[in-house]
Amino acid sequence: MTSPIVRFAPSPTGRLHVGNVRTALINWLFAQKTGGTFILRIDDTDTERSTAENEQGIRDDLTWLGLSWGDTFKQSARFEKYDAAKATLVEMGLLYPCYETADELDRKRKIALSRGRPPVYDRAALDLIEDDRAALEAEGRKPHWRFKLSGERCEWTDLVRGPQSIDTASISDPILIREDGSYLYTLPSVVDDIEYGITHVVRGEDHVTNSGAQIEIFKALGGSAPDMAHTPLLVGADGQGLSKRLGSLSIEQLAEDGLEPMAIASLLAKIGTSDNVEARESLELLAEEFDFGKIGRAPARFDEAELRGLNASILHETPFDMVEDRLSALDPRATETPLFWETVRANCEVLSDVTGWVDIVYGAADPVIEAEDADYVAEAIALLPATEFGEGAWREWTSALKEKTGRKGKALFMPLRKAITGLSYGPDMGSMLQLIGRERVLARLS
RNA sequence: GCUCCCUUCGUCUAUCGGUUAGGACGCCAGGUUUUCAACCUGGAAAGAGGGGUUCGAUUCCCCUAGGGAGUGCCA
Repeated sequence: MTSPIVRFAPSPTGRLHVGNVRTALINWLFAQKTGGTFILRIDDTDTERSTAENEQGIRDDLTWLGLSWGDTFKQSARFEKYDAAKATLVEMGLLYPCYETADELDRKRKIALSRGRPPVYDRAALDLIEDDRAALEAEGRKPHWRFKLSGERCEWTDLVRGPQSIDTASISDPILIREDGSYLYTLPSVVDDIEYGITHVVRGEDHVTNSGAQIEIFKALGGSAPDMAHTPLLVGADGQGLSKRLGSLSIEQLAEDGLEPMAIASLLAKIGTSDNVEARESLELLAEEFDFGKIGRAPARFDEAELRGLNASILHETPFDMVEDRLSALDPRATETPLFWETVRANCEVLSDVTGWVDIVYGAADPVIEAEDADYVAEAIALLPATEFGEGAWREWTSALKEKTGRKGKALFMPLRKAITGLSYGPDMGSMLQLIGRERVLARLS
């Protein structure tokens, strides 16, 4: 078996969001696992809506996630290829000109619907003779072009969904070329898939019906269709479609929120599969565990709370040198000593949470001393170790306090924590004491 | 409206007719760390509803309900 070639084909009409990134990721993982090739194809035939900024943004998003591609190209540079395919299909009698306007088609659909009929194109244009077309064009009308479906059932075995059967008689002949001569995605996609030897088309299940039509185009153009895999779509934590919230779930936004690429990749690779949803430290590890057979058929829930949980568990095990640069960018004081990160990371859900701890350690914390603890805190000041704090300072100090005041447990340390950090929770006080240093501790206690 | 897909603990899922319905995350409790996190132990927690088929249904079939998708001169 030759090694698989897959492609991710986003349209540069916006940035990547969790839905299409999942498709990209699954393609990438499959290629990685099988020693195949992952191609990035920019589907920018819609020149009106496509922008160079979005194209760059998509590349940035993928790169940030660590999804590298073996080859990349834009459809807008390949129009002559599509023109050739168009000529072939016209010659075969499989591509025919239609002259209905968008409004007319809309009306036809509504009429069909109101009669309880499926809104399938009636193929009226197929009855046009040469003279009709000439007359229409004399009126100034320009044709759009439809692919003539066979009307038979199109069948394939989907790698995720199993045996599929689409009745092409029940769907409209797809428009391949617009009135202005530009291509819709359907034909260029097939042409490119053939030319680049794509072996597996892996995309969301919203494309299942498209696949029925595209498989016929593959066959018409002389290729056999690639294997198909349609993955269930993502829904939100509430079980509803994600579309409304897509803006907040862009990769760009998640990155800005400080989420780790591997938290996102781990979640997207695991939800909806029979594997446990757990963080993995690398894409390669995710790839080893990847299998189409593990993907279920029900919509997968994308829960931001779960994402943050995975993010936290990744952070809790991230060594200082892996995040030093990013910490430094957040606040240079966070990198004064590795002890800082090692102390606070267990209390961070996202990396940027360190800024709060930087404030508490190096900035002006807001000491909280309850009236009932005033005397106790005064005792604490008196017993504070005289020299700069080392590793044993906290133990030494609290032991002395315990002996002097008879306090123990929570009553012993909580007033100190609140006075020194202003919070009733936080990282290990032994380390915090060292980080904050004698001078600031004293100032806060006073 | 029509077509397709889906429905097991809160969540992701295992089970391929006979199981005390298993695991993971989360949650709760206990332990430990003189807090939190982490870690250890334990616990609560599920077959959407109704009909069939069968000696026996979570599993097979039908209906209903709910959810997702498609039905674009978007991709």
